[in-house]
Amino acid sequence: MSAPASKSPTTLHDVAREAGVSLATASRSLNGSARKVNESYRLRVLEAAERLGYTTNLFAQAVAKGSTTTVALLVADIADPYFSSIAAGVIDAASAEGLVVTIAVTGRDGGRELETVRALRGQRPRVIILAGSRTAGSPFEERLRAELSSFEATGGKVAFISQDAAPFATVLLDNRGGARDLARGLVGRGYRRFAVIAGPQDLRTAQERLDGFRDGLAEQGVDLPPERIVHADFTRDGGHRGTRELLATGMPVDLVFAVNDVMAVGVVSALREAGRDPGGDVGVAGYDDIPTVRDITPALTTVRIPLEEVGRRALLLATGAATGADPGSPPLRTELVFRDSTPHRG
Amino acid sequence: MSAPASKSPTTLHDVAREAGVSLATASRSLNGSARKVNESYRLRVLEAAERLGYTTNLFAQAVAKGSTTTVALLVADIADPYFSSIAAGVIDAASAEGLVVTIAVTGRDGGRELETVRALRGQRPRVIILAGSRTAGSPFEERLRAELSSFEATGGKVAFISQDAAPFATVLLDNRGGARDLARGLVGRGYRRFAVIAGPQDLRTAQERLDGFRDGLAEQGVDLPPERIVHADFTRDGGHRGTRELLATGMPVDLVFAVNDVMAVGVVSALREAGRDPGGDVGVAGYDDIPTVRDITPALTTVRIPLEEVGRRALLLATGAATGADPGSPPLRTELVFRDSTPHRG
DNA sequence: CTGTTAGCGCTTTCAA
DNA sequence: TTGAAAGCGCTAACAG
Repeated sequence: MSAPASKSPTTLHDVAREAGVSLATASRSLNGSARKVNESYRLRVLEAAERLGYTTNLFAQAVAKGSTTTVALLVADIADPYFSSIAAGVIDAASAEGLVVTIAVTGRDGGRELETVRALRGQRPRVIILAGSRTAGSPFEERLRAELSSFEATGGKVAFISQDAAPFATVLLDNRGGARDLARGLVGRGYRRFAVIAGPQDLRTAQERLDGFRDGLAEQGVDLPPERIVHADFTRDGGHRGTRELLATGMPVDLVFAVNDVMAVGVVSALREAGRDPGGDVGVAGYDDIPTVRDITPALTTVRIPLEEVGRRALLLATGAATGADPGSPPLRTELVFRDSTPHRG
Repeated sequence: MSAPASKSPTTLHDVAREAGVSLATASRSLNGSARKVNESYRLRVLEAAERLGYTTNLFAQAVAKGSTTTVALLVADIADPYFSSIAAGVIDAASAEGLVVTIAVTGRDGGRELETVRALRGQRPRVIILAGSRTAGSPFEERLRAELSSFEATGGKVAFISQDAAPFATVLLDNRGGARDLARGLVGRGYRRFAVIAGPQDLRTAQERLDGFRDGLAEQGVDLPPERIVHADFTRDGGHRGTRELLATGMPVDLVFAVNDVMAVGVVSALREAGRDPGGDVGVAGYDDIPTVRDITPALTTVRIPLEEVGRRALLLATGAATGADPGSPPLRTELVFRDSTPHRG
C-alpha cells in the first residue's frame, strides 16, 4: 500500500565514484575480459560494488555490447510434462553457460507462435528454441521460417526440437524409427489387432509416429487399415475421446497405440471406463516416457526420449557449445521400454 | 558451419530514414502513448517498419525508459507439475499484460536461490515471483530478504507463493486449513490409524500441512504420535522411501497422508511393492491435486489447489493489476477432493 | 594500466 | 505536431 521512495538502482557510475576510479576501470574490474586492472583498484571496486549492492544492468550491458545473454524457449504448453522436462534441460544447460531463459507458450497455435517469435525478437535473444511440434503446411509456416531466417541473418541462432526443420539446427528425434521399433516389439509380443489413436493430421511429430508404427507393422506382415486410426487432440482428453470413438466402432482390438504418453493416459482411462482391462484384455502403448507413465496402472509401455537431454542438446547445439568431437551432434537414441501395459500375449 | 554476414538488426534509425521522418517521430508512432502524431506520418512509419521487418529492441527501450517488461519466476523444479502448473498461470497472465517471463530453477537450494535472485536483479525485472517453498531458518533466508527488500526499494515488486513472507506480497495458500479439513474428512470416512509422510523438517509448506493435519485429527480425538511421522524428501522418491521406512516399523496403518501429491504417488507405489493394497486395505491421500493423481490407480484423494490460478494471482498481485475490488486479494480456496484412494471404511 | 570519450538503440524533454 | 539533442547504464576504442 505504501509507495516507497523508490530510489533507482545503483549504477556503475555510483560504484566508480564510491571507489574513486573512472567508469572504465569500474567496468573492467567488474566484467572486463582481460585482467588489465591493478589488483588494488580491482579490489576497491569490488568492495564498493558489494557495499552498494550493485548488480550489472544486463540490459544496458546488452545494448552497449550489442549482444545479450538471453535464450528464448517456445513451448506449446509448459504444464505438459513433455515440454516441462525439455524446459528443465534447456534451463539447466543455459544457466551453466550464464544464459537466462525466457519461456513463452504458444498453445499449439501457429498464428500465436509466429506472433510470439516476433515479440521475442525484440529481446534480441542469442538463441530461439522452438519445441512446439511443427504443424505441416500451416499458413504461418512460411512466415515463421522467414522470421527465423531474418533472425539468423542478424546474428541469432535458432534450434528446433523434433523433426527436421530444413535450414535450421535441429535436435532430431527419431519419431519414425522409435515407432517402428515399438511396432516390431509389440508384434513380437503376440499382438495382432492394432489400433492407433493418432494426433492431429497436421502435426508432423504425430504423423511421423503413425507412419513409423504402420511401417513397423507392415514389415511384420500386419496391416493397419485406416478405420483403425483415429485422429484426436495431442492431449489426455484427446486420447480419451479418441478411444471412445474407437470403441464405438465395435472393432476387435488387441492393442491401442497412442502417439504420445499424455494421450495414452487418456486411452487407459477411457478403456477402463468402457469396461475393458488395459494391460489385461487390451494392451496400451505410448510415446515419450514422461514420468507419469511409470506410476499409472498398468505402467505404460512406451518409447523413451531423454527429454531433459533433448533440451540440453538444443541449447548447446544453438550456442555452438556442443562439447567433444561431435559435428552435427549424434542423434539421440530412443529406447523401447516395455512395461505392464503390454504383457506377452498367448 | 557457414558464418553468415550477420548484418545487424534493423534499428529505429533505419525506419525513420526509410520513412523520411525524424527518430522522435518514428519512436512516437511505434510506441508513444499519446497519439500526437500526424496520421499520414504514422502510417509511413508503420509501413517502413513492416517493410524492414523492424522489431523494437526491448533492451534499449528498457534502458531508455528505465523500466523493463520482464517478470522473473523462481521455481524449485520446472519439471515438477506443481511448479509447471504455476508457471503456466504466471506466463498466461504475464503475456496478457505484455510481459515476458524468464524462469530460473533453484533446485530447492537456498544458496542457489539467493544467487539466482542476485543474478536476476541484473535484468531489472518489474517483478520477481518466488514459488519455491521457503525453508525455515535457512542461513540464506535473511540475506534473501535483504536482497529482495533492496530490490523493492529500487522500484521492483516481489511476490511469494505459499506461506506468508512478511513484508512481501504473498499468494497465501491455506496449507494448514486444507490439511485440517482433510484430516476431518478422513476421520469422517472411518480412518483411525494414520501415518504421515512429511516433507523435510525445514520446509515451511511441508510443516504447515503436517501441523494442520495433526490439528484436524486432534479435534476429532485422534492422536498422531511422532513415530507415525516420517520425514522425507519432497519428491516422488521421498514418498517412496518414507513409506518403506514406515512399513518397516510394522505399525498398523489405516491411512497414509503424504504432504504433497508427488510424494503420494511414491507412497502408492511403495505400498503396492510391499504387498499392500492402496485404496483397499490402506488409504492414501496427498495434497495439491496435480493432474497426474487423477490417472493413477487408485485415483488419489487430495486437497485441490488451483495451481494455474495461483500463478496468475501472483503476477497480478505483483503488477498491481489485480482486478475488481479485492484489496489484498481474497485467499484462494482449497478444496477437498475425495477419490478412490480413500473409500469409506468399515 | 587508466581515464576520456564516443557510441549502443531508444525515449523524452525542449524549442521551433 | 515535429525535430534536435540530451540522456538511460554500460562498453570499447582511443589517447595519455
